[in-house]
Amino acid sequence: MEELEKKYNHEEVEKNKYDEWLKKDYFKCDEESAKKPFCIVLPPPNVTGVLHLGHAWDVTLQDIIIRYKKMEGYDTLWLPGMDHAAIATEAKVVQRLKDKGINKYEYGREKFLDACWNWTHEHGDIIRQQWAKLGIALDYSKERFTLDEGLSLAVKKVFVDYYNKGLIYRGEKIINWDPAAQTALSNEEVIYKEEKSAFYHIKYKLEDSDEYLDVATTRPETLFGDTAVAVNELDERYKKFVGKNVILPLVNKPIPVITDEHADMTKGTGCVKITPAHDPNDFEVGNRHNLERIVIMNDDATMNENVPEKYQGMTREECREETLKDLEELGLLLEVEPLTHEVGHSERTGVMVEPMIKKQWFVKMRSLADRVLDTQKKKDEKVNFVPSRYEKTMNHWMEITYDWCISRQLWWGHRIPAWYKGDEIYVGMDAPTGDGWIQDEDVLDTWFSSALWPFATLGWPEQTKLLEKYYPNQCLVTGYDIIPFWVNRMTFQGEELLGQRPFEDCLIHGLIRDKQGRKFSKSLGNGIDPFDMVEAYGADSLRYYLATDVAPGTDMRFDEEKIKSTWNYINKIWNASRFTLMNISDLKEVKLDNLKLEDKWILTKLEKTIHNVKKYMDKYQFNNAGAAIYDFSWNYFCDYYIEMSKYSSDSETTKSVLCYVLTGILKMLHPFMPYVTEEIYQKLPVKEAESIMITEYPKYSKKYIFEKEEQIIDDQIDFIKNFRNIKAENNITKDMKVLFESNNDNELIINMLKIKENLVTEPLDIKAYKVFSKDVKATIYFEKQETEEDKLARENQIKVLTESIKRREQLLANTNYVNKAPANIVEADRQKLIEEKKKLEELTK
RNA sequence: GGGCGAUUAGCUCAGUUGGUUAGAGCACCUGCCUUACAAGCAGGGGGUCACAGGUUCGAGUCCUAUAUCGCCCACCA
Repeated sequence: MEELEKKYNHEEVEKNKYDEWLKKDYFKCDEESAKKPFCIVLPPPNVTGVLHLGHAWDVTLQDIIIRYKKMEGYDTLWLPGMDHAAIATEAKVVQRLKDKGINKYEYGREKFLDACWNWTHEHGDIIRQQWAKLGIALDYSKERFTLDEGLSLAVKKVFVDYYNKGLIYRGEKIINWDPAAQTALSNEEVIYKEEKSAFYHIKYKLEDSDEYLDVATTRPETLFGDTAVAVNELDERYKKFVGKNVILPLVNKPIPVITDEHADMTKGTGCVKITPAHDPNDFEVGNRHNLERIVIMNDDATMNENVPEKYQGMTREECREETLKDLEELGLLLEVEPLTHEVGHSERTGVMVEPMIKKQWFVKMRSLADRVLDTQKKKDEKVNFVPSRYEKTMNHWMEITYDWCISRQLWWGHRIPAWYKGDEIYVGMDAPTGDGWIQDEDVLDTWFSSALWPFATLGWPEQTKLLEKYYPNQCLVTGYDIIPFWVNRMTFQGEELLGQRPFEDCLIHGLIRDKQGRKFSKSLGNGIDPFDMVEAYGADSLRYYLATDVAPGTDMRFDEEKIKSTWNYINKIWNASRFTLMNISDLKEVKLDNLKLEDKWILTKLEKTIHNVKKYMDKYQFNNAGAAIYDFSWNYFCDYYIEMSKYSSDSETTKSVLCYVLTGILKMLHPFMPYVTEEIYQKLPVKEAESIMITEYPKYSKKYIFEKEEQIIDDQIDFIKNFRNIKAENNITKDMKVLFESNNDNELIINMLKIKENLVTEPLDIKAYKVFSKDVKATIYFEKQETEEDKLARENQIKVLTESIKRREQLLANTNYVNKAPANIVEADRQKLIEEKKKLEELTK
């Protein structure tokens, strides 16, 4: 029998195991099997970079679920893949080319896409290696990419079908324009940041008059695009100006004063400049009043030919400064009111988003969103969020959602399947026949394809066996920050296209922050590479830490010390296993008969642990599950059962129990720490399968619940603790004498306390302390005078006890309490009272 | 402006449907090289559960209000 090394060596343990598992096909699903399916699709990481701590957390949770469900008898499928991440990857590749002195446009679309594919393959390989290091049970035979052939087909089909149903349309609207990436963005890709700015009051003079309107704006540079000034119909202040013209400053052109509901009398001065081409509200106003739309910026947010020559070519910031200076000089700047307000920035490039009118493709959201809201009302059809509060995040989004701008002025992505010839549009799976058709240059928002992930990866739109078996998926795991981008969209797409929720459960986790609670960021330089942690402490330590540190749905503050202490725990398990293996090497069969008291006790504790752990696992409460296993394995198995077993180590029963309990611990720990549990499992003399991965998860069985024996040993442990306490507190030395006053079998206690040599059978006439638990009672005799300190401690103890007894007596005298509280609670109080009185009696003797 | 979360030991966090003496890890103090483990063992100290009310026999837990921090959402020109 091979012995374990004295110390746990994570590097040695984790070597080669992943390849072995892969070779044995343990990660593969079996769509032919009659087992119930349990499918999770991996949130595809972007191929832009490598995996960070957040990914490690995300995949660890999923791996725990998958391994647990597999052991529970499900046919599991964990489908991996990656996301082409249109704008993010394109930005990286553009930068890479730029570093080589190559311009994207000069390079050309085809060669650029080749460069993107190269990037994808490079990073894809790195990511796969990282998955392997974490030990996650992905079914690589089902791996997909959001830009592979199948996904491309699915994307096109959705686009074409939606277009034909009127759910996708092309239109001119105000969109969020990213001047750095030079593409349209969706609302979700705009991050609002508070900025110090000002409210500029500008004088708009009335035509042929000395009177003027005070128009306040935060964006003076857009005045060149103004085509009206609006006031409220009910606003008495401006009634006389309505229908007249004001002179647009700097441009010196008349524009009309109109009335519109958008002008709010209570805000600002009540006059609002209308710039239909650069503001969503103004755009609507423009539509209502048929106003001209003047685009005043180029795609890079410099001023274009529609502004006075002087300002042409300036950036918007330069133009603002110049405009204000000129207004000031002309005496047209009335007031500068300081103001902080939220300004939209591009999620990807960080630059200020420019609202601009552009012709783009949109998904019509209302009916799609309503369908989700409807489904969420049905208990058996809804997506169950864990924790449930995150359902609100989705529902709220569904309530307020806008039409989704899906076209992106990029090259890397799904090219829009629309062709134009003059005013004609053709939308179809393939190019139209005939000459002169030109395909739309744009691609789709990357989230358009990932929204199809739960079913397109399973073969949809084909009605495949895979799709039939694994859709809806049983679970999805992701961070709360991804709900608007992804969870919401998968949900409405799944329900619209397949008529069912994409997944039954949606487990949401938080964000990882640094120890001070700050977000990890490049600029702070506080990033942690999870693979440094793997190297230092092993994947098992990192995984257990990530899975058990916080309750579901909450943020985590990264703490390396905790990974270290997990390593210590694994080392503890390692050594407990080492001890066990040393003692059971000749075990041929696990036979749980002729059980002694302590055997029954540990088996009972094990069963109760199994019961709790499964309850927590089923609720995705891995923090609680982990704590329950930890507590059992360390505080019961290691601290007591192993110690007790040393006094009957040649018994077949003891060996069997040791093996049985250790096996149970390993199995429960396996989803959390797959490597070390496999390593130890392989060395067990009796095992049910060639790998722990394919064993059956422990089942709770009443057969091994022995309440009476459990209580007896619990009480003996209670006695042992009291004894040790009194011994330590009073500095009692080894030459003490001990007299047991109860007639129970005290052998276990005597062994555990190592006091065989100290026993006496008659009382002695020297200093003594009483030690007792509920059923055990003994006296310790020792040569020592009670010091003043000891006396004070004893008096204090008496005081505390007396107070406690008094409180409890009052409580039990309260008929309200006795009548209303559950009987077992009241009974427990009565018992405690009896014990306390007994204790007090001993102390005061 | 709405919504959500957090506030528990020095630090990081647990705390099931309310149950009476609130837990863990790390840190701290005391004593141990007891042959599975000193990265360990045994013992110990440390919390008026942010604050103020309320419901209840009983509140860290439920309700109301307040404070501080954080997040999400929202077209305040």
